[in-house]
Amino acid sequence: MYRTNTCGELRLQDAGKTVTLAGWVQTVRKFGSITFVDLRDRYGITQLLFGEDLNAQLDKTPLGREFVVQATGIVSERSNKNPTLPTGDIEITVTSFVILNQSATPPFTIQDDTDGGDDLRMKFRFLDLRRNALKRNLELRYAVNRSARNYLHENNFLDIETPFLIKSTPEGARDFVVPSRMNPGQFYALPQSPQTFKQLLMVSGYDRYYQVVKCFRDEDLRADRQPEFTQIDCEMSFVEQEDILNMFEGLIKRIFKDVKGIDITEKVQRMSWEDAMWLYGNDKPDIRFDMTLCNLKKPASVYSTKQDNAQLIKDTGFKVFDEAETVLAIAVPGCADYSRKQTDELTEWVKRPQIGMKGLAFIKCNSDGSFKSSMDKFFSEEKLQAIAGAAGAKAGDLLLILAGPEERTRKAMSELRLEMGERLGLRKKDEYKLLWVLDFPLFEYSEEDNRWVARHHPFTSPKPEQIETMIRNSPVIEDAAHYLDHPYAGIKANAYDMVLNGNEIGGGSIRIYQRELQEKMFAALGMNKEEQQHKFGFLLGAFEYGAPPHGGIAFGFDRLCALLGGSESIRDYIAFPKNNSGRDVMLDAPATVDDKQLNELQIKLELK
RNA sequence: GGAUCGGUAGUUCAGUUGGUUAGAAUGCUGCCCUGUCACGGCAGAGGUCGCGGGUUCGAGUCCCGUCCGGUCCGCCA
Repeated sequence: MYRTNTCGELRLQDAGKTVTLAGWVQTVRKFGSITFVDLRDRYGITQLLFGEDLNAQLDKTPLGREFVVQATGIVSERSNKNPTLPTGDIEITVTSFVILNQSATPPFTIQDDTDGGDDLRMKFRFLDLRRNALKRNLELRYAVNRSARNYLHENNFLDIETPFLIKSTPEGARDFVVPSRMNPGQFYALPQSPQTFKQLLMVSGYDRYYQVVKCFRDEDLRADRQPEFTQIDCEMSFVEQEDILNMFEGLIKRIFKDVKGIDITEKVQRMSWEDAMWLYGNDKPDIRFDMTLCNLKKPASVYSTKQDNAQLIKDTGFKVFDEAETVLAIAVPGCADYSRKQTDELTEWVKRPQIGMKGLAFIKCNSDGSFKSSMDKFFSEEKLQAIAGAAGAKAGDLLLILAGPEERTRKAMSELRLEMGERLGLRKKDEYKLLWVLDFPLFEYSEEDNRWVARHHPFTSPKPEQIETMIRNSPVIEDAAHYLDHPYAGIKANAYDMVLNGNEIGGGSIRIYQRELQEKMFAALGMNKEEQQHKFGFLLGAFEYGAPPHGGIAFGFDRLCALLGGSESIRDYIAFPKNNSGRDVMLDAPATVDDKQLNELQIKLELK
């Protein structure tokens, strides 16, 4: 037996017991004839005391950091207790010990605040994982996993595995491909999601399916994006959108309760995609704070329910506003006293290439009721007041205004809003605001490919009342510059995203389940009959044999864990992640393969 | 595909206008120390300044290229 106890469990009431512990040497503190050793395992740290007799042995075979040691001794009350350690009241008076394995000096310290840089820790990930921070992250990940499985199990969902070696369907993200030795010249693709399989399972009658499953996308990475990542993938039959929303806000609430101890009793707020874009400039708004956008240019007729501000900045002679496609404003609370230096700094911030604006206009709504702006030459105080009023600014607020091309300005304002929220401390770390975003557009026009593409994926059902519009109209646009005028631009999808504090944590849709509609959908995306048959014949065929109405959702498991753990980077929640070039720096993968392997695959490399 | 920041001791970093022998902290090694827990004290070892080229009397420092890493844009149905 290697050990009788772990390094985290012994307490004062265990005093007098003879125990054997095994673990890693955290630190050695030598005092002439006695030595203290902190022994660490997954469960904690226990201090070992080596007395005079054993010290001689230690002189012959010194202990280094990260040596693996087995020590037997008596649990004793410490004369100097350490209140910062759960085991700090006791120590083990060692009577015998064995060095089970030696360790080279680790390249960085295995401590909570390590001295190692990111790259080095990635190379020695197995050492980094010994640290508390990462251990806690992996424990949290498991807790989320367990909570989700329990909830889904209790709701009659079946966990069914789907294959990883499947067929490439170049719609959406780029596929990872795998050559087939037995079928020379042919390739499998790794799934971007088990989408079609879970739909086939619905056809098969498994009306509640889930899987905590790896998905693969060969796209460029970010701090919150990995080439292989995990989804909680779910699908249900005989459901409408409302059923899905209820079932899966239940799932998220359960996870919050189990993992964070947070009881979310109120219903998750809902918002249409149009509202999200109009009010926040973003389809995944952070609703922990308001500071909503005010459109000073676009006539409200485009978004019929919204306030019409189109007259506010008309004919002032201020070219920047007159010539801009869009002018957006936000009222930043309590910042009217910003100095020239501070407004200049904000201007520089929006001019950064990532934001890409030409400048920033502002109106200070002074607490004495006066107004001061960066374009006083063109705007009377009454005009400024009217604009401030429209944007909901109160005395003491700073109104920030961006003008420029529609999409860029909207994105920039959305970023600026988040930045100001961050600076004002409105994005509180311990506050969690969930949101359903509904009624996404079904299509998006790809100017690059010169055709309509599915915004969510090609299996998403249109809103029932708009199916006719889709079928009646041709996807062809004579003049691509006016694609927004095409009827397709207005078709809404039966799709929904769940948003947590400004992050998309899940998304799904009610699916198409009739062959005819699915064919129309593929046709709308520019696929002819042959292509449809070649790429998705199996699905179209299945729809002929009694496909039930169905829909589902998938949650980004890694991102959800990171958010619950309070981190920006999902890498901290994945045991062995890739870096932002898609490399595993520990394995040094990807790598070349032997000629023998290439020969078996009948592949000859000819790099461009 | 693009932008941007970084690469100097095992590690984290500093290094002035281009100027003598490139520093600090920590880690490591040795010696001393019976109550430490970031132990302490003394001594010591440790450097191809990512790589290649250029400018210069002289390059860690300036220029060009390249490799590696971070962040972001594009991309991610």
